[in-house]
Amino acid sequence: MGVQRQTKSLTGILAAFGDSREALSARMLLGRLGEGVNKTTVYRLLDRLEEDGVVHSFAGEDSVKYYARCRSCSGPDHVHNHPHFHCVSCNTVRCLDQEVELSVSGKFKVMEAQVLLKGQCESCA
Amino acid sequence: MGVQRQTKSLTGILAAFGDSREALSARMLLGRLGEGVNKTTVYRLLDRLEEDGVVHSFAGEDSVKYYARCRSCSGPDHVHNHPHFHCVSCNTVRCLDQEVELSVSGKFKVMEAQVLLKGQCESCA
DNA sequence: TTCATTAACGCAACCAAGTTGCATTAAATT
DNA sequence: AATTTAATGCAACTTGGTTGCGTTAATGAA
Repeated sequence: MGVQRQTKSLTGILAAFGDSREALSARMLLGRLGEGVNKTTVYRLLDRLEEDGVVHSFAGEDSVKYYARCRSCSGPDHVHNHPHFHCVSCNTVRCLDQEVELSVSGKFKVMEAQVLLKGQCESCA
Repeated sequence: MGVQRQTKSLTGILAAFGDSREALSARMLLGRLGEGVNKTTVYRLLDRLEEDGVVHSFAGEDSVKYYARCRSCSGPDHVHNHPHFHCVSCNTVRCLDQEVELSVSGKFKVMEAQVLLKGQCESCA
């Protein structure tokens, strides 16, 4: 079981994500939350929220873990095969809506695909 | 300019990669090379080799940087848009040959795509 | 073959990301 | 209001990776 109590840190983190599709690292979250929240708490909350399927995570280009709220994906055991887009201009990372489809030689049994795109987002292009 | 001298550490690292398509982390390399090589040296050599286009790197699922020798990709300024496959059974990571093709909404200018597949490889499936 | 140049190395110390143990605090339930 | 225990904060730690600096050794010239 993941999150069980309504705490200040929890609402803070959820508020930081807001209703955007932006993906945030623990460090970014800590920056946005200010002095109010401890880093251990942030890491633990993100773990629990991921367990609950409220957020999902992936490794960014910089080998840092990014978290984003689950939107198009939902349910307790859902998969996140949508791409993530890293804009090199505004340096943000976010989820894209469309699902990715890719075929690989039949010898491999693919269970999950993680796609990280790099380029310029709509506002920066 | 990247690598300029033929040293023991350099030949050791290249030998560790061998002619396989396996991707290795710095830690894995250090393990294979034994006491002979210092970790700082490994990190620096990998940087130089990447600069030279001899190896390429990507973030693995565990948010650790993996390096693999460039095979299908070559030239001083080449792109690595082949997928990487992480086998959950034998726990190895490797490059796949086929190029990935995926289309994204025209609003985004995609410059690079990194695909990380998770599943079972040919020998484990 | 020896010598000079400087790329490459090893070490220690450091930074950043993430984790763990434990004592304390505060939601939720009675 | 009292109780239970999820959640927190702190300190200490682990792992991945980097930096500064003095030393070593690959390479090219004499």
